[in-house]
Amino acid sequence: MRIATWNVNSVNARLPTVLEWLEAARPDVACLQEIKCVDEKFPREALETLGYNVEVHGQKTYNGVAILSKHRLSDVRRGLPGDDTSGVEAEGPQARYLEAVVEAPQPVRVASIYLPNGNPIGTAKFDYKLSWFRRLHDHARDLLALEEPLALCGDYNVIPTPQDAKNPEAWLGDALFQPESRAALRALKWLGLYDASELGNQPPGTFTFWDYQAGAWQRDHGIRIDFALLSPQAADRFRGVETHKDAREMDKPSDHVPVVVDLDLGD
DNA sequence: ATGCCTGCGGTTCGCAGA
Repeated sequence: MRIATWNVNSVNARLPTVLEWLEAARPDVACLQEIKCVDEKFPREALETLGYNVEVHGQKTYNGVAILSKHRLSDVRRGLPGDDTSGVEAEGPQARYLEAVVEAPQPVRVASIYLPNGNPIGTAKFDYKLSWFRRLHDHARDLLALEEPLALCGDYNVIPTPQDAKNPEAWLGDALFQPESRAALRALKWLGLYDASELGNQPPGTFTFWDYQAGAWQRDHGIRIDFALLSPQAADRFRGVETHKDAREMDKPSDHVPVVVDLDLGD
């Protein structure tokens, strides 16, 4: 079972790039973030042609997440508990969470997660990031109690450690590298989740994001903010992880690259 | 110090991203 997570930065602007990558990498499951469209504008047919079942939790202009799966998807959850009562967004809840069970011979529950960016610090946006993180934490605790294979995949918008940035000092004032953001990610992991990149002993400098600006890619000024966090039952079946840095060289690239996890689920 | 680049919506620019 090959599970990918990728912030595509608009699925419609990126469609040829996304299709090309999916055809080459052939993941069984792909968790997409920042699709930037409502459900009706998601390019469902093009992805179904590649053999994927499609679930979407979309939003106009911003955010939006999707799950593609070659196996049937069940038990779909759109949004986190509390999305409708957080009261921060005048235009309604932001579409940042989608969860489903992949009905493989040995099922695995997956989530596609797009955590709020939170910049600038000292504003309601940063408060929203932390409150969203608390709601994710509470929901992850409930999911872990199921004691089943689980992969919480996505763009967490947190730089976990200084080793996860080429120039950590450049991020000191940024929401992604605040002590509160890093503590929230640690607390989530301390519930009993395993970062696939750590299980695979990926070396420092295995970044997942490079800004479009200021030649960040050419100078390798990257950060690692996209993760697959595994429950013990999934970590037990961990077989490998790859960060597809080559995707940043494609035509019309996303500013993020895919992270791909292989689990031995007997398929 | 600021903007750099990209996508979106809508209109020729502002907002958001990270």
